[in-house]
Amino acid sequence: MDERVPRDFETLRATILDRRETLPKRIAQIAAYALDNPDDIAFGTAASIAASAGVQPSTLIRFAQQLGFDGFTSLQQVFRERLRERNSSYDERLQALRAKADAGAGHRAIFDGFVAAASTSLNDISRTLDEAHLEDAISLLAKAETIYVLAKRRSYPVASYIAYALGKLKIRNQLIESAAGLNAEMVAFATPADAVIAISFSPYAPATIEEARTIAEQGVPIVAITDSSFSPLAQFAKVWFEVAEADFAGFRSLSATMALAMALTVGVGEKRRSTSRKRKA
Amino acid sequence: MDERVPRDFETLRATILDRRETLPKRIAQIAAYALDNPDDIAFGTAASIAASAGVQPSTLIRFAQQLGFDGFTSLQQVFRERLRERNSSYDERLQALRAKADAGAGHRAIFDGFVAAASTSLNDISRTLDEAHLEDAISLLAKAETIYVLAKRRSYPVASYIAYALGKLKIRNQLIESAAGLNAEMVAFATPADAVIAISFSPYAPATIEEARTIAEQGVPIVAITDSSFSPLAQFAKVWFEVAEADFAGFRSLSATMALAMALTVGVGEKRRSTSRKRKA
DNA sequence: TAAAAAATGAGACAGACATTCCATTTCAGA
DNA sequence: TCTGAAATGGAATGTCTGTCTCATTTTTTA
Repeated sequence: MDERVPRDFETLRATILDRRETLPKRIAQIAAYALDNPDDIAFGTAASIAASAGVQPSTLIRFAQQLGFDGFTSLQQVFRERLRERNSSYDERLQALRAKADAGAGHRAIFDGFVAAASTSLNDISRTLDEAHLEDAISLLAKAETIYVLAKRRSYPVASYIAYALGKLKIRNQLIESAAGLNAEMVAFATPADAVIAISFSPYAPATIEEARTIAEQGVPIVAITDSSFSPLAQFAKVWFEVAEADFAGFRSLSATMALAMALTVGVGEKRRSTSRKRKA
Repeated sequence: MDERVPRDFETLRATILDRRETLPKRIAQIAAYALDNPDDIAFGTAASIAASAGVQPSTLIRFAQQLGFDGFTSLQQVFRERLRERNSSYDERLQALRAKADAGAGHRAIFDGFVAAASTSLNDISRTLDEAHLEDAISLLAKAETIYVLAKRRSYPVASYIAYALGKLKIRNQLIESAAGLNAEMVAFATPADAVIAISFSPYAPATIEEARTIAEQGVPIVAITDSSFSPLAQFAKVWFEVAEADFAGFRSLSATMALAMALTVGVGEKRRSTSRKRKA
């Protein structure tokens, strides 16, 4: 029996793959089943798992013992821990990583922190997204002649991705950048037949707010992505989304905003296609 | 007893929060514990959970029954399902969502798809990231006088975020954009004392490759983020990262790339700070 | 091919499990 | 303060659990 008992799932997985060749037939059968259906191992009983895998419960225990565990139960712990860790309230993980990074725990910790922040944000938004708002926003944008995309500073990467994606979908759009210093003129072109996607988070870039105000006063409908109902953008917008991004090391994630932005973009593309099909029919 | 038994965790959670006020003391105690420690409910036994929550096992069962379940076991199923779903090989989930979206399942499905794609990518990268490469890349970039950031098209949003973050950290950087049409000149300024972060995924934007080649020939070290060892960027780079982003509806996620980019950026910031502290000492 | 060793199947068994039941306590309303 | 109902604690119960043992089969070795 091995002295080194695999404590975490990845090690266990590696060990199993390593020994795959040398394992007895029935044991190998369970090994394959375990790697294919780790969730079943985590939640099932020895009897139910054995039945699913087509072996006797005793074989399951022999499998566990062969790997160095003292029984099925301790093997199962590893599979359960895996689910716990992967899931484990990303918030907690994030906090732990923040503390770790503050203590100067190296660059891997920083990386893990950004991954955790992104995951937290994604979890959050998929829980809180208002489906009706999504529908409204997409309808509104799908009717627009030109979609203006408005965002600066931290939100600018999202805007540029939206513009890229709209372009690829052949949807007319205009990114309002500051480079040329012609924003006021560009904004003036927008009419109520157009629409705007505006993105801004606290501290709201003054230029974004100003341009959003102007454009709203021209009667152009705005879809806003922002971070709270107190956001100035929320006031100007026909539809607005609240997106709470987790931050790490002073930088907020963009993952949730990106996901929402892409859903809007592709949603508009779909809607236009189905509408034009109807018109032809 | 209620006819409408909450089948999924979110509904259950909402139901509990809704009734919180009207629940008897001990039952409320479990309710609070259940929402705070959902993992314990998923994995524990009625006895162990009851002990942790400071109540009798029988109370736990009454809690379950009050919610419309016929016993603790069926309540537990919901908590287990939650872990299963959240984790469940995001790949599978993604595939299911892709099929669903293809069948025209509405805009929520599209959104879920982008969230799943982002989560998959994040899971992937945190499993496969090479720590040594991360260290190498950060050392290399921390020594640079100016960090040039090079990316077009789909990767451009990442580049613009890197530029934003470097700016906030007061690290000299230059984003190589195409707007002004002066890329060749900008690239020519780079010297071996500088460094480049280049990002490109298949199909590689020809301009990125060309500029990367030129700049590499000038002896400027390149850190590349790309998608395979066959990438032309990998050849020019001193250090390169392989990032596999999942795609949805024809658009690849950027989450993993973003996380890596932020880790590089903040890592460089940290490294510089600790180095300058050493110099002073 | 024969003998030894390893692997397997199937049932037995003790312990832990969720659940139920009932006595006791707490609470609400008059 | 009294009374009935609701809530609670704690032990009893029957089922199901993981593990063990041992007879049988398969594989390996000489």
